[in-house]
Formats: sequence, C-alpha cells, structure tokens
Amino acid sequence: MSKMQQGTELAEEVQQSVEEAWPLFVSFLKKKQARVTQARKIVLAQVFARHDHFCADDLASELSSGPNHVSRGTVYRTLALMEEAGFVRVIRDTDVHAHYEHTFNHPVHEHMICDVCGEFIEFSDDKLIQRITQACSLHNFKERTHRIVVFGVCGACRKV
Amino acid sequence: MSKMQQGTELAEEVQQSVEEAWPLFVSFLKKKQARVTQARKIVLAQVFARHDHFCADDLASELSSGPNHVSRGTVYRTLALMEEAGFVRVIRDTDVHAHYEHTFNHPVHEHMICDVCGEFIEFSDDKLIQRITQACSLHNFKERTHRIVVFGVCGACRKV
DNA sequence: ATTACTGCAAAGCATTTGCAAATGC
DNA sequence: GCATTTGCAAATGCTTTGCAGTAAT
Repeated sequence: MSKMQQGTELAEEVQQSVEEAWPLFVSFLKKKQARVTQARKIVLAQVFARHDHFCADDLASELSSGPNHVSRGTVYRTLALMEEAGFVRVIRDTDVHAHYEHTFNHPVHEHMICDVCGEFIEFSDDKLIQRITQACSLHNFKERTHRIVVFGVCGACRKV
Repeated sequence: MSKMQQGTELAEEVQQSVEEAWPLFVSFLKKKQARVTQARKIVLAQVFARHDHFCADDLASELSSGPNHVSRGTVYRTLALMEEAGFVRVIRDTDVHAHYEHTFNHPVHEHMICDVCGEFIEFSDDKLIQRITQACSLHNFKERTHRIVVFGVCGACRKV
C-alpha cells in the first residue's frame, strides 16, 4: 500500500530504484551498442520519480521545460527503450493513449480499474497464475507475459 | 474450431446471428429513443458477416463503397452503439487501433495472442473465473467485466 | 572523426466532430 | 414537419519521423 507510506519513505524507495536501475540501463545500452546520454538518464530518473502508473504524455509535459529539458520525441523514444529493457510495461486498456507502469522492483500483479474514479487497484493471486500456466500448456502456447484486468466499481465509489 | 467449419455452415451460422441480433438491436434503439435506420442495419449485418475479430477501420473500408455504402463516421458511431447494446466488445491490447469481437451468441472467453502470427486463440476456464470473483470480493470490488490476455508464441509458430 | 542522438516541427493515423442535407418518425 | 442521423471533410490528440545540428565514443 504505497499510498499509506510517508513521503520520506517513498522518496527513499524511489531514489533507491533509480540508483539500482541506472547501471542496469547503462549495461543494456552498451550491449545494444547504443549511447549513454544525458537525456536518457533524465527520462529514467523522471520515470522512477513518478507514481507507479503514468502516461507518456504527462511525462513528456513534465520534461518539456525547466533545467532537465527533454523533448517530447526523445521521451517517447526513451520510453520504448525502457520497455525493451524491461523497466516499464505498457498498458492500453482504458484509454486511447498508453499508460505505463514500473516493472522494476515491482512484483508481477494484476489490476482492477474502477469505472467511476479510474483508480488502479493492484492484486495478485498465485493460483490464478497457475490456471493460466495450465491453460497455456493445454493449448501448446508458450507464454511470454500476460495481462489481467477487471473492470467495475471500487468499494469507495459504491459508498457514495 | 470455426476455421474448420465448411463455408456453408459458417454462412448459415452468421445469417442466423444477424437475424437474431437485428430485432434485439431494434428494441435497444427504441428503448433509447434512437432511430432505426438503414445505415445501422447495414453496419450490424457487416459486423456479423465478418470473422470473430475485426477492426473498426477495416469494417469502415468495406462499407466505404458499393451498394451498401456507409460513411466512416457512421461506422464508428454505430459500433459505439453496438458496444453499448452488448453485441461487440472492444479490445485494445495489441495495437494502437482498437479491435472488436462479437459477444452475441459467443460465450465469455479469454485470449492468447501469438507474437509471431498475431493469431487469437480463445480459451475459457471456470476455475480461473472463480479466482477472479474471489479476488474481487476480497478487495470489495464489484466486477462489471474482465479481460485476460496471454502473450507468447503459438505451437504452429514454434515448429517453424 | 565518426556515428548516434536530440530537438524541433511536420507528418501520420485512428478516431471524433461540426454542419448542411437527408431520413425516420 | 420536426428532430435525429448521415456524409463529408476538417479537426483532434497521441505518437512517430525526417532532418539539421549536437553530443557521445
């Protein structure tokens, strides 16, 4: 329940993630013979500075001005790299524009999305995953990843 | 399964669906105080004439010329109505542009999508659904619908 | 020095929308 | 006859891309 955490704790956790992630991203880039640039460092830092879910456009807006300026195009390009490197995951369920979520230091989980407030509720269930694995072997399908989303109304919104 | 069917059988099944669906769509429209128009009938028929999965743009292209001409805008508008009426379901997993699938005369099912050939494999599993229901009550979440997709490589593509 | 990356602005693409003409009720 | 729908084309909004300049190796 990261929401209940105190600001300080959250900030520490975030900083820790960036510090762990950056060297890994550097090796990823080197392996790919791509370059280690300022812009890429800034985007990565900003991704980890954000909450768990964010959209590309918001991120681009945040970086469109100020000392850490990175252009919109580069933000999108870097986000694609980060996805390839396995730091973030794209979500295209609710809206036309893509949402992203961290996958680094963040265990696999599924989502419930509230129709009313749009809140993402995370949950996980080992038995659920087991059923998926079974279904795959039954259909001779080799799973790479999966995505489970439940749409409906959350408890808070039903009280109102 | 439907792929193995003979053309005739498939055609009959399709025609049956349209004939059942149209009157239902008419009552839906009347209840909504909307109008029963030619364009809407054509779009509905074309939706059922298509395979199980299709995208809005393809449908619009098919109807952009010929005797059953319906404009692109109207196709999108009608598709939204049909979704509201519960005949089709939107899928936004693979690509930027939305895919649709029939939900009329078609039991609830989940998908596996092959990374290589893009094929949709349908599967269903009652126990899987049960776990979802449980997770929802655990989180005090009222489910409206859900969506499960597994990404990976299908058996056929791994043989090549 | 060479080659990749960035910024910018322009292009793309699916989808939506405004408005005059057409159609259903 | 009146209100809703349609067709068309223009607009929208997110995302991608071409190109000239800039930075990393």
